[in-house]
Amino acid sequence: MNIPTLDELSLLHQQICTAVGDPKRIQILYALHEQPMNVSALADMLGMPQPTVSRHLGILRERSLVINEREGAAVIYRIRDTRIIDVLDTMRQVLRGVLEARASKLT
Amino acid sequence: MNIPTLDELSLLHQQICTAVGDPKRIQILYALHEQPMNVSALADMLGMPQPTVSRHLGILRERSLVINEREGAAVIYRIRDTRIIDVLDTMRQVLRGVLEARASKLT
DNA sequence: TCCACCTATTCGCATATCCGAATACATACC
DNA sequence: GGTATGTATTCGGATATGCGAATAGGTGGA
Repeated sequence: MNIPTLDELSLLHQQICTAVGDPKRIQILYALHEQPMNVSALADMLGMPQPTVSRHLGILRERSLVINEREGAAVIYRIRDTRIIDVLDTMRQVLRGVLEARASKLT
Repeated sequence: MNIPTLDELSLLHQQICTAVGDPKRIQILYALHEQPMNVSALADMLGMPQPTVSRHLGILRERSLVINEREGAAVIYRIRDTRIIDVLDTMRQVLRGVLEARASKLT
């Protein structure tokens, strides 16, 4: 048997899951994967208010999904482990399958 | 640029993400991956109340992550697309990296 | 039909999350 | 120091989610 216990999964695993469960954070992760950048650049690019981006980055940083380094007055954020992008991509493949399954169910 | 818009990600993508963002649902998915089974078997195996398992299965079914078929009085559930297990596994690898990153940060 | 078993739903409550707006904090340059 | 730019935090309210307990619905066999 290889079913993880709630202990193993633990709070942190859940936190990572829920971190990537927010649409805006997904957008942020994809954007940072394209190119590391600072908060207001992200806010401009994605059309979100700066405090919103900052809050979401705080959550992603808390969960160690992104890292940041100061560069003058700006703070550059980047993905820490690009496998999280693999996770998102695979999730999108599953999503595509879901849509197909629903389409054929309508037949 | 390859950053998905909120439109593409859409409600459904978010729903899939949040579906795998709950610890009990993760346990359920791993258990069903080992072996398709019915609701009360799951409830016994994972030590959860039957209504709880049923509710979570309902959510996973809604999102098309599991499928079910009636077999007499019982309803057998199984994973629809095992790539969702790949997602969970990769997420666990990322998690391991997070823990390492934190350990070295304490040095 | 009645009963036993399996499954799904509802209700009320507690908790968590998200957001916009305002504001506080930090850094660089003059 | 003062100002401009960039970043983080706080507050209040709306929304969503999870759970236990109780209950309703479905199925098959005596």
